[in-house]
Amino acid sequence: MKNFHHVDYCPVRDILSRLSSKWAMLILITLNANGTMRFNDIQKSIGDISQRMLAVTLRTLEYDGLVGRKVYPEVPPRVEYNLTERGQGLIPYLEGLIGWAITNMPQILDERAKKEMIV
Amino acid sequence: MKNFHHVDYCPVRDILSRLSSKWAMLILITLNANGTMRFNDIQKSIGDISQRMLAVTLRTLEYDGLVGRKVYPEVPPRVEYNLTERGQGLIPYLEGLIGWAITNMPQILDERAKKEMIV
DNA sequence: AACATTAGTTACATCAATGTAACCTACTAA
DNA sequence: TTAGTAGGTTACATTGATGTAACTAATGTT
Repeated sequence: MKNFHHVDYCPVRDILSRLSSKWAMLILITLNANGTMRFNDIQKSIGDISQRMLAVTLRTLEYDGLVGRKVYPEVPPRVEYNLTERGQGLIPYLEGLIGWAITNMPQILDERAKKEMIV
Repeated sequence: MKNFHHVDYCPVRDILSRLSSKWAMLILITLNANGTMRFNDIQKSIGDISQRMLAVTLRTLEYDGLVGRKVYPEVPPRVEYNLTERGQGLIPYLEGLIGWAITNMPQILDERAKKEMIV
């Protein structure tokens, strides 16, 4: 029986735990779609993310080098975010997942609805 | 500014919220690697998943038609799990993500380590 | 002097996900 | 009759993720 992980440390689990936060993928996709964006732009684009969670999530993405952050020393402050090369490299795989979701969700929802009726 | 989601309902968020549980992708990958497996096989293969979380996660995967469940009316019970066609369709995209993780994690870890030193 | 601006931070509350341990069934073997 | 088996479930505790609201800095505008 093949076993695809070390219980100790697994890079896949590691990266998935980052991406699987509620907002991470959404932010990456948004930045990819729009290019460079300011903090408030991202927040408006996503619509229902709190200031706090946007800040928190951007920090972890920046920490892992997926997102770049550029501060302009102005008042009021201006901060621009963009995908790094590494972040861009991740996009095709996220889009693969998204494409699959869009293709398959209608039927999944359909089936879910039928199951709810029984319950 | 492009906006890729409805705040109300978004199939991508929906499916991601399922996949981004701690164990879901791992179970899918494990089933893909091994074919049909029994409950205890999956648990042993993953190694550190609790009985409860394996049961819970398998239920949601089954609910969305990604995993099939076949019960043999024997004692002690025998239950076999396998990927459905839909589940198999998801695998290439998961593997894309995994491949990216394996490729990129070494450098990410390297950078993290350097940042820790400063903190 | 008071107000608006942008990009946050902080303390705190709450909700969701996960973990632990005990229990269950129905049958077989010792 | 007691123990073992496979595949769970249940109640409960704990951890982790997310949300809310108030606050901040430094400057320009009214």
